[in-house]
Amino acid sequence: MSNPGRPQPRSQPRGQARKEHILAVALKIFAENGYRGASIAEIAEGCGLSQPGLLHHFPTKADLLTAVLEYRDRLDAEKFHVDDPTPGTAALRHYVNIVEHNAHLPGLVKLFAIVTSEAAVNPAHPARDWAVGRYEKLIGGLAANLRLGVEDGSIRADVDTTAVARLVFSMMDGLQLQWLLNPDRVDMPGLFRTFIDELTTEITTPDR
Amino acid sequence: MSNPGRPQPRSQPRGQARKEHILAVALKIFAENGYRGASIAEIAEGCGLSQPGLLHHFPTKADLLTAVLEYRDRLDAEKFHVDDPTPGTAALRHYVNIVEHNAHLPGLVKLFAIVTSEAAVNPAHPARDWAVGRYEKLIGGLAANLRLGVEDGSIRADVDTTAVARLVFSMMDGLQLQWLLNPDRVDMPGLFRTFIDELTTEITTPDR
DNA sequence: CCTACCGATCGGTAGG
DNA sequence: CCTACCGATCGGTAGG
Repeated sequence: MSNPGRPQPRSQPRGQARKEHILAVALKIFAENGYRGASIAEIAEGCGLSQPGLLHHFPTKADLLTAVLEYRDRLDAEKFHVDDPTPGTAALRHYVNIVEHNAHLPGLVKLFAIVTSEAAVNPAHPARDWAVGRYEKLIGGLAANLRLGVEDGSIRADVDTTAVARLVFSMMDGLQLQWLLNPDRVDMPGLFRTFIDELTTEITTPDR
Repeated sequence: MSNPGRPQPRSQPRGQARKEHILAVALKIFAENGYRGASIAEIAEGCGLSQPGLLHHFPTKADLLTAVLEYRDRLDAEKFHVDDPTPGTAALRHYVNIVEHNAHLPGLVKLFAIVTSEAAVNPAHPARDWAVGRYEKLIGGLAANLRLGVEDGSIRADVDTTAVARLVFSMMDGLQLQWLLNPDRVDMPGLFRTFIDELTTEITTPDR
């Protein structure tokens, strides 16, 4: 972004690319095994590194998981502009697009599913704060967009925007589990779209 | 039930009570740590047994998890009569009651949440078949009850009963995660009831 | 002094 | 149901 022509070709290039490779490998192994089930030895092997070589970049296993989650959150925020205001029911349609996109990324869906569940059942989980904060951001952001719709009159004034936002992300998370267990028979994006369409009808101000 | 006065006071009493105690202790530890994160040594200690003593009753860790899940399924089936036909939208209200009941049993909610997620992300998980079969039974059962409602005219004929059933259990599972992460601020039964009420209105045959 | 690692091993615990 | 163990593997760190 703020990088002109081709200046310092090695400010952080080597180490940064190596770190991103580690994060990609770690994502996959954490995604299929969870935090405790994943071993840093297996992640290191997948990177062509020794275990201490891996721990040079991320001092502990918990640090590595946290880095993977923050990295993915940052990529998604850039890709989906989640912080941009999207007033009214357009915000709901935005999440239909995200679910359709996720249907091509089972690894990412698995990571968020397993880590969220682990954090939910274990208060001492290293990603507990991440999981709690993620729902706060997602729900707060969608609720704020829905409130913009209430203010411009497109959404009924009696709608509990936080409750609606909670239902939206509950449906998203629940459908992911059924889809991961049975990808051939569960049309995750189609079911989510059906839900969002009905929800949109329900909360939209009647035309007369 | 079929036991008169006080006959055979030791047909299965000692071993059965011991086994049920083990299952209760194992449920709690599997629920908070998942399958791999739970250790049979910790479960044995919680039972006042040695590790080999525990393995006398359940030969492997996978056998113990399976026994816990089957035990809970059996108790719930007896309590909630899940196999009884409940035509139409009464079947939906039935699940509102179950969610209200579950709100007092966080340990049970945790067990199902973590095991389902683990099975969803890992095809080799010992509870994979349990998780797939559980959704098949839940969705098949609810869809069958909704079809009875279509047949008696109380539910609109164009409703995709399997899709509706999938949405219901997705919402149930997703709300559980948010509730476990934030029990004070997430009114799981209230949000689920809201969803079911709107869904009921949506699929019910119009009065005219 | 920095980075990016290595081979070997630490104390404990896994399922059986 | 016990004590006594096994092959292997866990996350993390030593010196170089």
